[in-house]
Amino acid sequence: MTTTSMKDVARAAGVSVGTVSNVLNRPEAVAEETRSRVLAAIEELGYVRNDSARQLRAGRSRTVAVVVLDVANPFFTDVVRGAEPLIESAGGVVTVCDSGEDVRRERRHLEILEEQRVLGLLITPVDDSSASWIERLSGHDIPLVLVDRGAGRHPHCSVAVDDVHGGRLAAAHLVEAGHERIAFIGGPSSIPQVADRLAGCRQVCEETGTALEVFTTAGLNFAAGREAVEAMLGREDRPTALFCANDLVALGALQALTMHGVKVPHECAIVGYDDIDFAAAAAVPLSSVRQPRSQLGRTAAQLLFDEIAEGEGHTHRNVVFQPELIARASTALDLRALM
Amino acid sequence: MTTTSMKDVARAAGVSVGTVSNVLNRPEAVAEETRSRVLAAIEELGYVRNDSARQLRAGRSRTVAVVVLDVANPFFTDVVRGAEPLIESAGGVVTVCDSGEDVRRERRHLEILEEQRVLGLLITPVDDSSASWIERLSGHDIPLVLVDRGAGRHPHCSVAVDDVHGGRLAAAHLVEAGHERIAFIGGPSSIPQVADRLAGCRQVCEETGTALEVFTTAGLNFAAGREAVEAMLGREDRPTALFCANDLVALGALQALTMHGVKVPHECAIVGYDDIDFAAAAAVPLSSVRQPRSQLGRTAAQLLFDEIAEGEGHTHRNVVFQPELIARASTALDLRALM
DNA sequence: ATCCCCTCATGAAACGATTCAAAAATGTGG
DNA sequence: CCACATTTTTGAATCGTTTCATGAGGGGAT
Repeated sequence: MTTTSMKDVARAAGVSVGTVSNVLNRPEAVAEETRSRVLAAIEELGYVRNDSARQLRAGRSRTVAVVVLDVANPFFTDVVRGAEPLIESAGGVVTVCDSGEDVRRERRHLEILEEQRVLGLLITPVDDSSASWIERLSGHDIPLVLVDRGAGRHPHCSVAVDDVHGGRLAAAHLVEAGHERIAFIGGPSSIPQVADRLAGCRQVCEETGTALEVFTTAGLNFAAGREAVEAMLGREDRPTALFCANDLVALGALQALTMHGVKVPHECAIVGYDDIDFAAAAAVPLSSVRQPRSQLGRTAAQLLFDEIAEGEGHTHRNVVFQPELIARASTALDLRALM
Repeated sequence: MTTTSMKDVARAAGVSVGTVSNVLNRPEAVAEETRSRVLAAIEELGYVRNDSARQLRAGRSRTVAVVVLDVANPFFTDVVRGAEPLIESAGGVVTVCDSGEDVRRERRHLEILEEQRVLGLLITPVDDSSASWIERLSGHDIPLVLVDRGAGRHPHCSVAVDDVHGGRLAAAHLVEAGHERIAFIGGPSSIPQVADRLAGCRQVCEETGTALEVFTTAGLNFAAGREAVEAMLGREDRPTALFCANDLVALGALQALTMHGVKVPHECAIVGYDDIDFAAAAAVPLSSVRQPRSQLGRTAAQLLFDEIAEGEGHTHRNVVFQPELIARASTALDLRALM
């Protein structure tokens, strides 16, 4: 019941192992008659190539790892989906590693990936403390592309989205609809994305003389949105529109507003960020800023293969994409029409 | 710039490769002084073990693969999260493969996993046509556990949830609240889970003399819920409660009801299935049937390791879990209180 | 001094594929 | 039938570990 190897196939087909290898890797170099005899033996014995041996000889695996902060986050699943086709059509194998925003988990994954001699990796580092490990991999000749984080801070290829512009889009959309008091909900501000989105929002508010109130939250989840809304509910000068740092926060806010009988968008408009599937499916479909997620993944994969192909003479590229605003029911009302 | 191997470390430390290997694998068998010299050399040279070579020698990799129908589905991410701790604490490495409900993708993954000589796998097969491949792996001595599908149809260990009971729970909850006309929304009925949930629901309706209307949909997504609701809206004898085959369908239904001004739960109650995070976060928090997802994963991993440990003399076990109903606002109203 | 036991270190033999120089088989033209 | 070109096949070396029988060195007991 031991696994069958090329040697067994060779014996069964009455040829040498070299020939069996050729049948598998360069069939055109083997005579028709021999080839079919070998293939028959493979079929007969149920032979399956041993990838470890292949890799050992090749010195590299054909795996491209994608290290994400949270596999359950639709943003990352879309990035992965965007990267897959290119990688697979190049004969690669994709493996997804979830760091769960935990540096230790991330490190464990990187250790293993290095031992596996992966072909390359696409990574969204947990934080700056990941830098030394990233440099280590890079120093061991493992090419990598940074996804949506750390661009500029490290000498690597990267893909990212212009979050300042995204913040501007959201704010401009609300100002356009006639809102004069806007609240920004999100945090912690140590996350670059959050800071950038707020920065863009602030720019527009200052340019247009719109009042901006900032609710800094501990995380980007439902509870954050709920709590922020509850904190502002009873007030006289309540903002008439919310810009939430991501869709989860926005959905939490929507829930709190709904449960307190505040009508969206009539009494309070909401704009989210990320445009996850649940945004369009919310009770009141959410307006949201959409990032070109799968394009992000596709481009990251492309950069990786470019780097692999170009080898030493490679110069790093940093690609920045522009997000787009998707307007839906949660901002459908034009306040100026009421005046 | 070539990678450094044990040979290099051995030379640098002035010992044989066998000793280096011992330092890494059985440090207690190496003299203190030698060990620290070797470790210093490893550090100095930045040596990283080559996993391919290790695996080749060992004959097996330490990877456990989890093959799921959809990585973006919270059900599966929780199953994976449940399985991980056990696998990792046993020194294993988890890799997640997404079949995307596509038999061809599933097959490609299985081929690769077999070439990689994985330690074992947890799999939710796409459909019955996967059976022959599963048998093939199994025949090649790769132990596997079926997750939430195919139990009984194949001679393997499995974990599953009692969906008939889940259907009963949902229906009983609605009947209990006084509803006399219930609609089931979900499909296609070829999916065993859908059929079972409906069966349980039907049982209760028949036992209690409750009217049941079935809307069979093409898939389990937002659109299915929306369309089903729109199809029943204008009618006189509209059902007063909906049991949706999963939460996505339920959220779609909630959206359609909200947009047509039908109040939930006052004019129409909803029960979903799966209790994904978004259920609790919906504008009207959704009642839902919760499956013990991470326990499912944990148990699956446990069964796998049992099978590996027991070897030949192993007898397969099929574990079935009971779901539980989580009552929230979407069914908060007791109709009998109004009479 | 001899013998035995113990602790450590060694080096060669796997593991299974790929590669490549060289040998063998085949075909072609004279 | 031979010399030569071309197509196929061969077999050994190699990748980096782990394993294990063997040996070297050091005490302690006799």
